Amino acid sequence: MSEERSLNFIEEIIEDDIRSGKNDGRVLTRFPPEPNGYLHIGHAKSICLNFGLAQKYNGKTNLRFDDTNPATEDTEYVDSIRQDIHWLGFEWDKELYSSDYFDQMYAFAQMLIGKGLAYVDDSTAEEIAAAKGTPTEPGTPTPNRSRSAEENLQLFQEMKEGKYPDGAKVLRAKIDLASPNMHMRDPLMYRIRHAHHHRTGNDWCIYPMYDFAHGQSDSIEKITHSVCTLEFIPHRPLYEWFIEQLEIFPSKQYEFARLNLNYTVMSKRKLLQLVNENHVTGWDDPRMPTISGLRRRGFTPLSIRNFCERIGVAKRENIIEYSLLEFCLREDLNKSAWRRMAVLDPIKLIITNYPEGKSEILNGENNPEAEDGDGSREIPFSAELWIEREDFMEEAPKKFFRLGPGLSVRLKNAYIVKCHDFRKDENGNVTEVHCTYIPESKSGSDTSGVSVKGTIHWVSVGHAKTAEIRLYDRLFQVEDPSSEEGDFKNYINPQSLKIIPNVFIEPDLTHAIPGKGYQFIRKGYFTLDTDSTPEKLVFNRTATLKDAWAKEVKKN
RNA sequence: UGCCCGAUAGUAUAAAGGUAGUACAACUGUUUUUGGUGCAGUUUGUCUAGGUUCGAAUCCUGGUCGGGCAACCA
Repeated sequence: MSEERSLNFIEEIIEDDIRSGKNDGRVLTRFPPEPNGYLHIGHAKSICLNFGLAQKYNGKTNLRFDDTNPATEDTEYVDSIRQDIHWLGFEWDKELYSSDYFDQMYAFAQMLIGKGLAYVDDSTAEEIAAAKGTPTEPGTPTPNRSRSAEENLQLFQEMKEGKYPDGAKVLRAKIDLASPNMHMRDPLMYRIRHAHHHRTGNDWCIYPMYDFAHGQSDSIEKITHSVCTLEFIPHRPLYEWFIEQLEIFPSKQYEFARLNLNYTVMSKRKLLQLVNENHVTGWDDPRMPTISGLRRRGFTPLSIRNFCERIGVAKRENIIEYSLLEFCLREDLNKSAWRRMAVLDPIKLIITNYPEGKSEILNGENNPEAEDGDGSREIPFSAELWIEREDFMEEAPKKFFRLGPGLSVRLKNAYIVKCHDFRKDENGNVTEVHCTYIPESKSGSDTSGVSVKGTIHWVSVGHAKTAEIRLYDRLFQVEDPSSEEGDFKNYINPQSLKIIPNVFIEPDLTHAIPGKGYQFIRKGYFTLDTDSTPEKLVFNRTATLKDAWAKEVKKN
């Protein structure tokens, strides 16, 4: 099952902790999204890490919504986050909210005020920023820094009671205005926000800041390993300071490098812009790196989990190549996707020695990679077929193993045909390819003794159904849009979506199952789009197949 | 220009002082009723300068490069 792999640095820490008996060997992690956007593939890395760690070490993982900023948060996001985690294949132990702890956090704050370790500051945001100094110069105290504990307690209570407007006062920790770590220069703990909160409604008008909410929530839940991304490294001393002063359960914070994928962006702010400015159709647009977008595109949970496993966990910045994600996708889909036939750019193939008006039902296994073929479906065959325009060449080069005058191919799951003629329209475009077939060459009972190099896909003209097909390309034209000059949106790929309105598909595809992956033979992996209806089928191309011939053509 | 984090093939990630390995990508060949898949193979790497050591990717020192930190965001 689990292949041999060396431990990542967090696993090493956990194994050390278990060996030394820390927390009685207990492992409790948490996944702490802020419900202000949809989850993306970068979150998937964190989800796989946090849930994976717990699974591996016989622990549990809480889902905790970090909802301390009512201005940006919404239940719409809560619902999508829940759905995405489940879809990825993980079960959380408890579903919790930082807002569940507002009473407790308030009491913690009072405790620090009582110890002389926090004070209410009336200064404006600008004054506080100015008084913080710079990385090279120490900060200076604001006028309120020396208020008595009693006065601070009183003022803090009045803040809570709503006596002051937004921004009038804040509560700050009293630590060290000269600290080389800017986060230790009397960081803000609470701010006033007369805003409606998605869970606590109008109960509160003061809200804790991240630094005074996250670590406290971890501690309340007795999280043993609080895993977050690199940008929180400078927050760690503060995380530890609050826990120490409060004398509460010592959760420990560990940081890893977030995932970056090339040819896309990964910040929620940027993704939100793409949605709001209609560069994509929504958070679940199949071109988006969101979990919901990847799901709609046809990615499988297993492929994403495998991807997250392969990219590893370390502390150095990284940009992963999209080709690795695609490899993991194909690896899974090759084993699970049912094979079907569809002709995207059709020309007609006429079998001149096949009885006119006759048709027969052929059999095609669902998946040759599976032991038993994973079942099979019926495919109607007749004298008139649609084939792919690119599978015929009037003057074929030597290594072109498809149709051309005098050339033979196998029709997948059917007969071997040989081309003897073709027709063109007035513009010189090929319209018909005329062939003869070998009756003894039928798939599964071939006694012809003829062997051909190429096999092509087809759909019977009289039996074909149609569907809209959406082909996707990378959303951005450059590897790292965020590091380019100017607005990242200048680098959007204008050809990221191509729609083919009427593609001929084999009849069985009218029974396509939502959420299932299909391989259109030689054309790629496809899945039903959520826009699809029984009247109008719509398929998304999840990924192309690897194409050695395209490379060959490119070389010459 | 204070503090913090990091640096191993094109991209990621291992090697805990003792043969620099794995995956993806690229390239060869082979198999194949998908120019897919599978299989076999090839190419490519320790940022730099010193030091410690029989021996350094690993330890030490200096430098270089990349990233982060001065939101009433998380």
